[in-house]
Amino acid sequence: MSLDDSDPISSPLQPAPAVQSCTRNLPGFTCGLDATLRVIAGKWKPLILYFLAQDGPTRYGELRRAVRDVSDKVLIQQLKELEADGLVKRTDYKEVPPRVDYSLTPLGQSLAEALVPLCSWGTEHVAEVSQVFAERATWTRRGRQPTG
Amino acid sequence: MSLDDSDPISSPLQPAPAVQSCTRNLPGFTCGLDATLRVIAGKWKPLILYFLAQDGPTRYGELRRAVRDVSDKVLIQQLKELEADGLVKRTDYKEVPPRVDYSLTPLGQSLAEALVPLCSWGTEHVAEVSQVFAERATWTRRGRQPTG
DNA sequence: TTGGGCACTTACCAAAAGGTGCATACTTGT
DNA sequence: ACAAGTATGCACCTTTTGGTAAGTGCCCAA
Repeated sequence: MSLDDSDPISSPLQPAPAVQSCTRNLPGFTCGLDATLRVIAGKWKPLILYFLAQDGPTRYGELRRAVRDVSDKVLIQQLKELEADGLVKRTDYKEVPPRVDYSLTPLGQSLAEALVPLCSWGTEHVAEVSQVFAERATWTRRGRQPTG
Repeated sequence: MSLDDSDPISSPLQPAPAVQSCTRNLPGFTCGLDATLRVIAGKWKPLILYFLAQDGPTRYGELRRAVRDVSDKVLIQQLKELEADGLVKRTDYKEVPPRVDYSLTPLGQSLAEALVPLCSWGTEHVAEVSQVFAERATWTRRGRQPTG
């Protein structure tokens, strides 16, 4: 597949999509992005993948502390889903006290790599993002904004 | 407390993180990815951004049809949030019958570009993803799996 | 003996997110 | 006249998601 945006015949007047056109209508999904989203849906999954990608095999406790503000129940739950989806691998060392660690499968690894640009984007635009959230916090406290 | 799998000098046996280390502990976020996720949290937001990036300014109705299965209420809602967050621009042509279109701001455009790898990932791995979902559908119909 | 850490599990709950359906004001097509 | 399309708003409700708090079995340190 050639990656150049030169379109021989169509109108040169359009805003020139900087994003390559994605295969729409995959079997069951509206597009590739849709498919991906189904897998990483879950408040902490992208973070989990990303941390595992950076830190390599990580024990449960460490992960728990890395992903701040997550509860045991949810962390475990998301890890199980990620495992079921073939993105992470759980290793139980059958020791006592318990010792378990989580790592990425090749598939998980590839997904984590696809998350890199999102992470960079966030880092580059923390300013905008946190400002937006500061503003939201004002009216998102149990009340709609009184006047448009 | 020393975990012999994360020692600065010993153990050259690690999987060699293919993902660059991300700035952890940004002000308010655990990392850049965290920041990004706050902005695109919402079932349809990434899709919206992506479609706008590909199609350029898009009328409400078209968008509605592109993002299949979304309801008016939710679409509108997410568009408003994206607008409030400075990612999309709403243009009301003040015509009758109503004519409005949505487009990306530069910020939104940059985010959309960061979504490209996710879309590619999904496209490349539709097989795995849909298989996983097929399996999930089996036991995710109002009941836990009876026996391991 | 008490307390803590480990890696979970379970029951119970609150909140968020999303969906349905009806309404609007006006136009166009049949 | 009537249905349909346009871009929303609103009330209401269900589903999903996530959080809390407690408990488990085992070991080690104080």
